[in-house]
This record gives sequence, C-alpha cells and structure tokens, in this order.
Amino acid sequence: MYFCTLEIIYIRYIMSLLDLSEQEILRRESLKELRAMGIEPYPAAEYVVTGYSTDLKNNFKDDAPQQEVSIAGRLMTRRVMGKASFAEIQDSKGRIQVYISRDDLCPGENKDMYNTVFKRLLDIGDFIGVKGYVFRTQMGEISVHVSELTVLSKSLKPLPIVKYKDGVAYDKFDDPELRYRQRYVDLVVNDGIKSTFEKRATIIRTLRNTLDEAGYTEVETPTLQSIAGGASARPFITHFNALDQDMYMRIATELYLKRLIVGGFEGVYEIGKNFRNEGMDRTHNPEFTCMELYVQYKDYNWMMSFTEKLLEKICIAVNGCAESKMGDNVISFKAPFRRLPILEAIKEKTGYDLDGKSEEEIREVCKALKMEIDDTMGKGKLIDEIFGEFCEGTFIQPTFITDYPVEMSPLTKMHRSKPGLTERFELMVNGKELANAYSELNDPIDQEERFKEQMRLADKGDDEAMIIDQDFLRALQYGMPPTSGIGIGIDRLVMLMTGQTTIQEVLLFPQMKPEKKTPKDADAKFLALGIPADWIPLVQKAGYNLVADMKEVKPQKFHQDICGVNKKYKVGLENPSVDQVTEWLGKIE
RNA sequence: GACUCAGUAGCUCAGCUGGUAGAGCAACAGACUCUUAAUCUGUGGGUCCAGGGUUCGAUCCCCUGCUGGGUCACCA
Repeated sequence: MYFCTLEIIYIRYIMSLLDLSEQEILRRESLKELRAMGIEPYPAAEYVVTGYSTDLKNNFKDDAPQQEVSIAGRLMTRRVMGKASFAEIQDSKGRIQVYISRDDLCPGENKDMYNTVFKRLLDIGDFIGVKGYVFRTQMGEISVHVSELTVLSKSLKPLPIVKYKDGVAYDKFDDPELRYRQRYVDLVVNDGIKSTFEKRATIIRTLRNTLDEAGYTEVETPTLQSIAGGASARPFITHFNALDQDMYMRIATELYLKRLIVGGFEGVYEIGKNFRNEGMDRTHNPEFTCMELYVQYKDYNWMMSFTEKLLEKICIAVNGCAESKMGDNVISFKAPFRRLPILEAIKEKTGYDLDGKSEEEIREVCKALKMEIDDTMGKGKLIDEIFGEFCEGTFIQPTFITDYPVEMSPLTKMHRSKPGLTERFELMVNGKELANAYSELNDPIDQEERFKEQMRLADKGDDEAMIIDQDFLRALQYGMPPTSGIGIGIDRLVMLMTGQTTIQEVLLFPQMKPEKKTPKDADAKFLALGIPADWIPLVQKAGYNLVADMKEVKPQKFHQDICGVNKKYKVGLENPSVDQVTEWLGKIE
C-alpha cells in the first residue's frame, strides 16, 4: 500500500497542526503572511551591527552629538501605545530599549511596517535589526530611536516570559529539568546563566595561559582506550567494530601523560573529558573535565606551591580578588594554603591516632566510630573512609591534605621519611576534593608490585581496583625522571569560583535521562484496519497511539473521540459512520 | 536504591468535607505618540500525568504506574 505525494503532504500538514499549540500555529501563519508581503523572515544577507546594547548604554552622553547606530538581537518585550511603541532588544551583551514611532518608521503613506509587521506579525523571541539614533527618554532610559527595522529571524515557539522588576523575577523559568534540557532557552531568558559560562571560559583560559607561560606543552591523549587506567573507577564500555573488540572510555589521562614524561617533555598537560560509569548527582556528572599536569624533576612540595599560586591567579582573573563566595562561606584562595597530613587530620577531627596502627586495629577504630565497613576494605580504604566520613566536609578553606597511606595510592612514590605513607596530597576546598597530586612513582619494579596489589583487591571484590597496564610498566622500565603530577577537577573548580553548588549549573549540557517519546504504531497498522490515511493523525490525537489502545474501547466512544478531534481542530474531514468505526475496531486482533 | 514533595492553560501558579476548573503573564480583537512587570476594554485557550478503585458524582480520597524535583545512600 502506498499513497501519492499530495496525500502524504496533507497528512503531515494535519499532523503538524494537531501537534502544535494555538500560539505556534499563529506564529506559522504570521510567517506566511510576512512572506506574502515580500518580507523574507530568514534573510541570507549579513546584518552589519555597529554597537551592542550595554556598550551603548554605558557610553551614552547627554550632551554628545546624536549617534546613529545599527544593532540586532531578540525582541524580548513589547509595549505598544498606539502610534508609538517601546520594545527591548536582547543581544549578546545584554538588553537595550528601542523606541519606535509609527511615523518615524514609516514616513510615507504606507504604514504596514509598523501596523502590520511590528505590531502584529512580530513576536517575542524574533530576531530583528534596527537602525536609529541613541537618546534618553523622558523616564531616563537610554534607548534607540528606530528609523529602520529588519526582520532577521522568526521564532516559531513562544519563549517563557520572565520579567524583572527591582531585581525580582516574575514567572521565573526555573524548573531544572527544563532548564538543562533546553539550555538554549535558559540562556535566553534567565539572567546570569551566560555569565557563569563566560567565567568558566575565563578560568580555563587563565589556567592554559599560566601553564603555557611556565613552558609546559598542551597535549591530547586517547579517549578511547583498551585499558582504562590511572584512577579507581568503573569505565564506560564501547565497541570498536573494525577490530571487533570492546574498548573503554578513559577514566583519567595520567598513564598516557607519564609516558610523555618518559619521552622527554619538560612538562605536559591535558585539559579534557574523563568518563566514569557511576552515579549522577549534584557533584557528579558521568563525563567531566579534568586538567592533569606532569612536570619533570619536581616533587609534591613544589606542586603545592605551584597549585596555590595558580588558583589564586585564577580566582583573581574571575572574581577580581582572591576570594569567592559559596553560599554563606567566603573562600580565600590567597596563597599559601594550610598543609595537614591525613593522619593528623583524622586525629584532629576524631581523636584517634592511627599512626603505625595495623589494619585490624584500624578496623576496631572504625567500629568504635560506628562506621559501616566490610571485609573487602583494606587498610588504605578504611583510612579513606574515616577521612571521608569525619574530616573531608570540614575543610572549607583550601587545605592540602598530605601523606596518604600507600594502600590507597598505587601510583604514588613512597614518602621520603614516613614509612607506609606516600608523597601525595589532595586539595580540599569547601568540604570537597578539588585536586589530587603526587610525587609520581617512577620505580618500575615497585609499580608492578602496586599493580599486583590492586589485582588482589580486585579479587577480593573491589570493582574499582586498577587494572595492570603492561605498556605503562614498559615505559617506566625505560626510565622516568622524578616527576610531580596533579589532576584538578575543572567542573568543581568552576563551581568554587562562581559560587555554584551543583555541577549541572557549570555544565552547559549536563547528562540527562533521554526524553521519553510516546510510542506510536506505524501508519500501515492503522491502514490495515481500513482506517483512511487522513484519519490516522486524528485517531492518534484522540489518544489512540497504538492499535492496541483501541482494543477495549466501545465503538460509540471511539466514534465520538475522533469526530470530536475533527470538529475541535477544524480539520474538515467527513465523519465516518458508527458502523464504519465498528468495522475498523472489529479487525483488531 | 530509600525517603519525601510535586505533575492543572504556551509560562508561573491557585483550587475549601468530593459537585467536571481560576488568576497573572503570554496569545487574539480594540483604545492609546516617552512606556518600562506599561495601562484600559473584550475574547479564545484545559486528556486537571496515566490506569484502576471508592462514590450518584473524583483535579481532590485510596491503590498502582510514569515523569521530575529535593534529601540521603552509592561513587576518591
């Protein structure tokens, strides 16, 4: 069964109308009307702008000679008062009011541009360009007096209307679900969203500039890996057809960057995405941005002072000072930061001194602290749990927590003087880990042993233990200079620098569950029952998206439902008889 | 995964022991040449998330499910 093109076009036309809201249909009609008037709603030509909203407002001087300008943007509000109107145009920098008087826009006899185009066919959300001069209204608002208006792009879907008065937002568009899914709308209608992402760009630019000036090389390493190493996390698995083998999305850049230090770079860094197949919440997104840096001949002490200077510089670049507000907390990134060994931190917060204690003794401490633990946890994991439970959240001001136990640091060099501990620090800010760094382990034999220990943990049931990377070991065997490395979570850094409390606010497109689409049976299934093609969209509009949905319904009710749609949406089809409908429904198996 | 709250017009939200729905904005028609959440008059617009149950009658009560928010757990 097939139909001619015209029928298909007609069905699509009905379907499109049935799926649209009244306002969307009206906007489409306005679009047609514009074309009928000879106005192209989506013109191809460049529209030359000579200024931007906020610049015009900031640079305006009442006593300066009149300034002709040309600006473009989205029409965001409209206040029509008969023969004169005010509107606000939103461009990339902000908003400015424009004043349109009928007789200035249309000096001749034909007033269509004002009466028809501006007042009736344009809608909020449309892009327009205007030419005119800048002036100050009686109410004191700097505005553009419009002499020429160009339609640049018609908007077919109505934007949520958010209005502001005295800093209070009315009818706010603040449902997180909608804001993240339709970030483009969020950026258009909500104040301050764009600036968060501009700050994010500033942070990354400052970071990159600082590392470049220090003489380090920006590199890119594989995202698709056959062994996902360098961190403890579950990876995403994907499939490479050409080799018919599974691959992993990287969970860290560490092992590749260290190979490059073996290869002779002074310093290498990468700013890129890592992927971890774990939960999603206000501080975790499955893909997130990390910066990792490795510098030869350095140690973790050097890295601490490098890091605090780096962060202070970034904070000043973003906020103009070395402080950032997080809710009620003011965080100072003024270097230097406090340094505190992890066992001292635990002693400080819990009163238990774990120095020199065995795994069994620590297990007892955990029980005394009423913690939930299990047998798969080794000594390192236990200490980590105690720290996470009682200490981590308490470090609001930037604090370097140093000298972690070897069990939880398989890629870290042993401490130069403290047995059982490693030369590692984590930087805690606002109660969360922001960075993780070490004096890198460069003893290939020790490294192999550490990997084997990880394998034993994996055998015990730790599904995050690291997998042994033979090629990385081979690289180390050629010799790696003493090296210090660090990883900084960029998303969390942006949160701290911009005062945001959820990671979704600093990611343009945070991971969301896929949008659910109502399943619909193919047209052929409806045609098979004898339902005419024209009627299929109406049947589906009435709520019968699947043939199975019609199975139980009484013919009378079904008849009423579909004829109701026909009438309500003025589709204009001839209604079937109840007998015909009964016949269709009778064919359902 | 647990708990909890929510789902009503294009948007933000009301809706009383249970009697099939309202406001503001947006839209449409009209008035208005310096307004600014413009104002004034009028109009249209709803699968009250879905499916069961109780009831003469359910947006409301009960059950189940779906979707989402929040909190917690998991997750360096």
